[in-house]
Amino acid sequence: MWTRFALLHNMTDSTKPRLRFAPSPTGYLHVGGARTALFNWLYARKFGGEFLLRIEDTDKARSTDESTRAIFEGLEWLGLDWDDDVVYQGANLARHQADARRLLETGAAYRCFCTPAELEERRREADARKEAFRYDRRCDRLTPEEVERRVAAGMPYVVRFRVPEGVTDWNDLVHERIAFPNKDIDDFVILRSDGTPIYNLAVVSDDIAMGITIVMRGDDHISNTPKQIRLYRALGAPLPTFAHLPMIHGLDGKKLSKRHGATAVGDYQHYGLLPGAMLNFLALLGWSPGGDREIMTIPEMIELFNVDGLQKKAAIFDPKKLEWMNGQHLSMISLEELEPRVTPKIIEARLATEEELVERRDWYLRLLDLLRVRSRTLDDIVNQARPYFLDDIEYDPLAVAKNWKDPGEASSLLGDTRGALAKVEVWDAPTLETSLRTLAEKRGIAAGKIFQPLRVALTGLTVSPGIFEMLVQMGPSLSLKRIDKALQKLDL
RNA sequence: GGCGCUAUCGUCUAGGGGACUAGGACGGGGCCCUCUCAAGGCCCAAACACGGGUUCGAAUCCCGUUAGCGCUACCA
Repeated sequence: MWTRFALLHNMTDSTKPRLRFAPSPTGYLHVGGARTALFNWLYARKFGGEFLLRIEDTDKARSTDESTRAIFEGLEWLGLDWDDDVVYQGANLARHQADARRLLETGAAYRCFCTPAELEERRREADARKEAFRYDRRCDRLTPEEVERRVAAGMPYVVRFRVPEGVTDWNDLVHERIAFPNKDIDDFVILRSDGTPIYNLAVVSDDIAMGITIVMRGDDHISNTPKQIRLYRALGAPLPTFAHLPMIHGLDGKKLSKRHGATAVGDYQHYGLLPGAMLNFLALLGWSPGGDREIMTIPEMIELFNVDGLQKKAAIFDPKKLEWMNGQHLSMISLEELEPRVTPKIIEARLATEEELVERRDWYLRLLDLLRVRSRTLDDIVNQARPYFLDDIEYDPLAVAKNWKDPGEASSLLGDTRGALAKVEVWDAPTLETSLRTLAEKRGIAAGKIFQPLRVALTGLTVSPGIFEMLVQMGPSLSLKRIDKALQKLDL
């Protein structure tokens, strides 16, 4: 693994930015992670860099294959493609240990024999005195002989990093200078007593090995950064540029979690969102292209992306705006793009088979075009599509109560409507409109008094596309059949 | 508690010392269009957290306060 990365790094143009998304596979891919991945990806695509994916599976107890799959699927659905093979952190154990050993040998780290119980006890005491707990470095004061004796005796130990005096600071891409006095950084553990690495060591070791030049991640990692910088220094590696992105919160201002509803990217996929809309929305959470620009395609986002537009403040995830944005994208993309997104859902809902849709492709695309204007999700389209495919429709009681209030009158009206429609020679919107408006005039009623009962007959609903375009879409045969059915129901 | 980060309409944001009567968008309200619903168009309500500086002038720069958030593990 090490040689592979070394090789890769040597072959890579050193001016080429290398970024990575490094989720731990302990759940699903959530929107915060997706947003982090997106910004890393945008940066790489904008500036001709590489976007790598690393699965941080060192916590064997919590990591699952299922979760790893969910991350892949989420990124794939969003179209966030990564370069090179996926790196599994767990596969790099030997290098992590070697790095820890190096740190021990160069004196940057030391063995600590304090047990978790002892540490816990001292932590409690510090707490009782209302003091901040700091490891007191007692094991760092052990003589080499004593350390050797304990190791020989088989006493378990962790490896701690000795944080030097001074200040650790860096120039963050979004926050500019951030500084931590080293006295506030605890001598942190880098290797557990079982010899496995702690997060900060594993991350730095891997980022060095992968040649990462820009570390862009959530700002919950700000306080890890000084520790990681110390590690880079002690390991003699060049520092990457750090960029800490603001968090995403729920509507109540608290960290986004399951009780805020859907937080998994997969949820939105199943709700019938367009990945382009999801990305567009996520991009605007913590970044702005400047000015009033909001709706963007993916190529436009790449074009417009820059570090200056990065926001420092946490953003609140507003599902309403996401829905609106999806509606915008639904109407914006071409029918050819839209069709493959809807079709699986149409088939899944058993409205039609794939063959039927292929056979009537032109008709089908026209239908999608008719329905998408009043849809915010793909599921909206599917739901509205029912009356155009299914033989039987359900009559919404509210629609019946409102528009077929007097069954006798409704029946007479629909009968006349049927008669007028049956006589129409050219089944197109203008002809149909003339016909029905003439009928309304003859009966001395407002045209709407005909349209609404007819709408219920055709769809069972109060809501639909315009009555003429709908008649055209359904065609004469299905339209008349629907009216006959309605007549039967009314005459009962 | 300690350390760190942040602070413009309810929400996402524009804003880089005078162009600010603080702009856009979502959401809310109203009107128009209209066969219903959307879409679209027009209009309205709605914010610079607070207090000090710096400056002729501050949403913008500095300091403090407050609030929110994050971290403070042999988790990641």
